[in-house]
Amino acid sequence: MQDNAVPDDESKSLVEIEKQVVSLFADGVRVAGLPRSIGEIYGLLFISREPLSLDDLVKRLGISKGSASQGLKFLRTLGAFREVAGPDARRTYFEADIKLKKLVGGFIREQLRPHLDSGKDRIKVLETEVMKEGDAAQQAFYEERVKKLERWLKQAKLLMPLVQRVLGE
Amino acid sequence: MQDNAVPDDESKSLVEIEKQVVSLFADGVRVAGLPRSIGEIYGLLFISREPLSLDDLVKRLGISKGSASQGLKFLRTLGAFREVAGPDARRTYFEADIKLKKLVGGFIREQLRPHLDSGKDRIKVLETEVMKEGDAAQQAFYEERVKKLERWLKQAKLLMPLVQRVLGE
DNA sequence: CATCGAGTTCAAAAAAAATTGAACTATAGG
DNA sequence: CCTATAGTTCAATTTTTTTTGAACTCGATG
Repeated sequence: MQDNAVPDDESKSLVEIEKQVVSLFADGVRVAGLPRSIGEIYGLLFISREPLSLDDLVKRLGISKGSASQGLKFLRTLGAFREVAGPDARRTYFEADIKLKKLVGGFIREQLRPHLDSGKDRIKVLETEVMKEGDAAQQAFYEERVKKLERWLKQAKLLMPLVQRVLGE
Repeated sequence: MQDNAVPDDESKSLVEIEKQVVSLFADGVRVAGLPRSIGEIYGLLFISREPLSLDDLVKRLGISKGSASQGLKFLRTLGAFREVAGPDARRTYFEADIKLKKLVGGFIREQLRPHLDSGKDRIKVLETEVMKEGDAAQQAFYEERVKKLERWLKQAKLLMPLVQRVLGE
């Protein structure tokens, strides 16, 4: 038997505060349209003093290895954690990066920008469609609306560096 | 027969530019975690010179009456359109409000604020959990993280009026 | 250089979200 | 009042998204 007075720390399930933080992040990321498991993973890293391995995440959150791996893959693109050394030299250990600016910056770069860029292209196509339908008045109306869309897009682009600046320490 | 040289305008399907705008908004709203149909409805209102009735939306977008009604219900909370008189006195006609500030303002008020408010409550609960787990060092760590969450929330709240101000005409 | 196991991938399954449509409510017109 | 129809509601269905888990890759280790 190996069950001593000191229980096996890493595999024990979440304590209350961990549960609540995990759940807070799980709900939080949904506002940004991200899956629950991604919030759970980041949440647990956020509230863990020691870095965690993929296997720790699987065991403690009760999610599959696949989910954990994919979640980390996504969080990696945001730059949401660092990879550090840990107890087991074979494993990679993850430690949350807790700079809001970095998280939001990653989200803007990886999720928002691509959408805005494709939006720009699609509005460009719209410009060529304006003149193909209706009479002059109708076309004038279409043109005005397409211009409005362009202005919206420009404002959205303007907003992003501003947001990042406000969140900067 | 009632099929004259002039086709029945209101029931005809979408012309190319309408299709593209509808699809652009359908994809666009997904970034905000909203269902496709809401983007389609707003998109069609946005690109329509004449106000449209619920029935127009159903016919021209090929969606169900239920979807159209629910979509309008949601868009109404944002203040995304006006209700105006139209050809048929029995029906309500809808006309897009195309002020970005108003749309974003509605979204912040109806979607973001409630989340932030509930987040605030949950963080308050966290504060009482901090002292219940682990040794002094662990508790100090938890406390630091909970404070970090509070700061994040404060920054998010600070950001919203700023965003609205930048989008104001 | 064969084995072990950490981590990835992706088709299938499960879960969640959106849409439908039929029953319902409300209101205007006869 | 009665009827017709615009619009709402919500349980059932469909669609989409997320999660799982087993097969796989890759690199370290004996």
